[in-house]
Formats: sequence, C-alpha cells, structure tokens
Amino acid sequence: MKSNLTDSGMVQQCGVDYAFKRIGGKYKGRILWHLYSKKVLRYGELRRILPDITTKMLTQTLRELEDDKLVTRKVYHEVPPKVEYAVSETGMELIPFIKHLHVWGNKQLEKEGFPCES
Amino acid sequence: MKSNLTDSGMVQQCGVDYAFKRIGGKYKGRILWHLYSKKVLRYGELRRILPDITTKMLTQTLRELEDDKLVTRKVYHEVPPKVEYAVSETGMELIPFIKHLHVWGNKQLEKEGFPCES
DNA sequence: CTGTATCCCGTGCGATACTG
DNA sequence: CAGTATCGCACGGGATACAG
Repeated sequence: MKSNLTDSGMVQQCGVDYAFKRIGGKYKGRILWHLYSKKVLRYGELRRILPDITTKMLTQTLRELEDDKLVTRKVYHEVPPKVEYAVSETGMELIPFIKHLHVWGNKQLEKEGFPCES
Repeated sequence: MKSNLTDSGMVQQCGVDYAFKRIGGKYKGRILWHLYSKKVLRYGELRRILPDITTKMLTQTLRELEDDKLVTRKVYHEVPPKVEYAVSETGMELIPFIKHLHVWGNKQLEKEGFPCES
C-alpha cells in the first residue's frame, strides 16, 4: 500500500535522488535484473533465484515495484494459482543502467578475486 | 572504518548486488552526481548542496566512498583547514549510469508534475 | 502455489554537543 | 573550516506461522 511515488510531504532533491528511491533497497536491483534477463518469472521462481529472500520481503518488494510502475503482475485465475512478473515499459528504461552496474560490479568482484558467474 | 569492500562473511550474489551496496544508501548517489558535475567540492560546499544532511552522515558517507575508492580526498594543511573531494577514476566509470538515472529521474518527476532543475 | 499476519531486532540515520 | 562523539529511535528487514 505504501508507494514510493506517492509519499508526499518530503522534498524531492533531484532526479538522482528520486531514481535511487525507486530502485534502492536490498532486493530491487537484483529482482529487476533477473526479471529482465529471464523476460518473465513466477513468484516461486523468484524465490529460488533469490535464496536469501523471505516471502514477506519478496511480496513487499514486488508490490512496491508494481506500485511504482516498474514491473507488471499478471494473475492467472487457476488452481493452483499462477502469477507472472515482468519488467514494465517504464522499468525497461532503467535496464541499461542496471545492465552496466552488473558489468561494472562483476569487474570489481573479479579485481578482488571473487569471480561470479550470473 | 567500515568499508563495504571488506565486509567479508557474506555471500556476494552478483554484480548488481555488489554495485548497489557501493552506491546505495541515502546520499551516495547525490554526492557522486554533484561531485561529478562540479568537478571538485569542499566539505562545506557539499553541506550546502545537500541541505538535509548532517555532518555525521556527510563524513561517514564520504569515508565509505573513499574506502571504496570511488572518491578522492585531498587535504590542504593550512589554517583554516581545506579539504577537497572529487570523483576518482574508478568512480568515473559509474558516472554515465548515474547520468542516465538523473535523466530518467527528472523525466519521471516531470511526468508527475514536480519539475526540477538540477 | 502465492501469498498474509505477527512479532521482533539490528542498524542506518537524525539531533545535538563538542574539538583541532 | 572540517570534522568527532554520544545518544536515541524509526524503520527496513528477518523468522515464523498460517491461509486461500
């Protein structure tokens, strides 16, 4: 229910500040990145990809991203339930940024001797 | 004293996660952006540019950025003291992406009717 | 399978005072 | 001018149990 887009009462500093509020937090970057590289992912798939996340945080983070129009949520009304998440059109505009962070981060990790595949 | 680069004991997920740890937090993005656009800034100038920051957070954030090799700190041994901060070479690699965020963020702000200059 | 609902805790950050 | 040093707290996030 708490959208970052609608938390009035505070001074917006500038675009950089605004953007970081939207994609900050412990999981948003990784979620956007995985959603982008896999095109679309179900709730349970995201859980497996992010082994350290709890259902509470996964749901909460996805809701915030959805409220901020960065990801889309598609519900299939069947039994058992099925829900698919994907990066929205607006969210896609952030992908170049995240993609390069991914490259830069991996380069830094290598420098430090902690190579990482994904 | 607490560098994000040396906080072992935790699992690095991937480059995206790593990168966000380096430039996450409440002020790092804005500080990097302002340092970049002004080339070099003194401690007091940064305080004025970031009206909501306390000396504690400014110093702490600058130290973390310095420990992580993203900004440089140059001390002039004179009275009164003078210290200049600038984006390091490594930090410069992040500038294109922060610039991208800056553009994206301002565009979003405009969409919402909160135009912003800087 | 896809979530809610509670309870709980560490720490990121704020406020304030002081210093070389 | 450019910082340290304390104190304190809200809040982001973790653990666990339960539900449609």
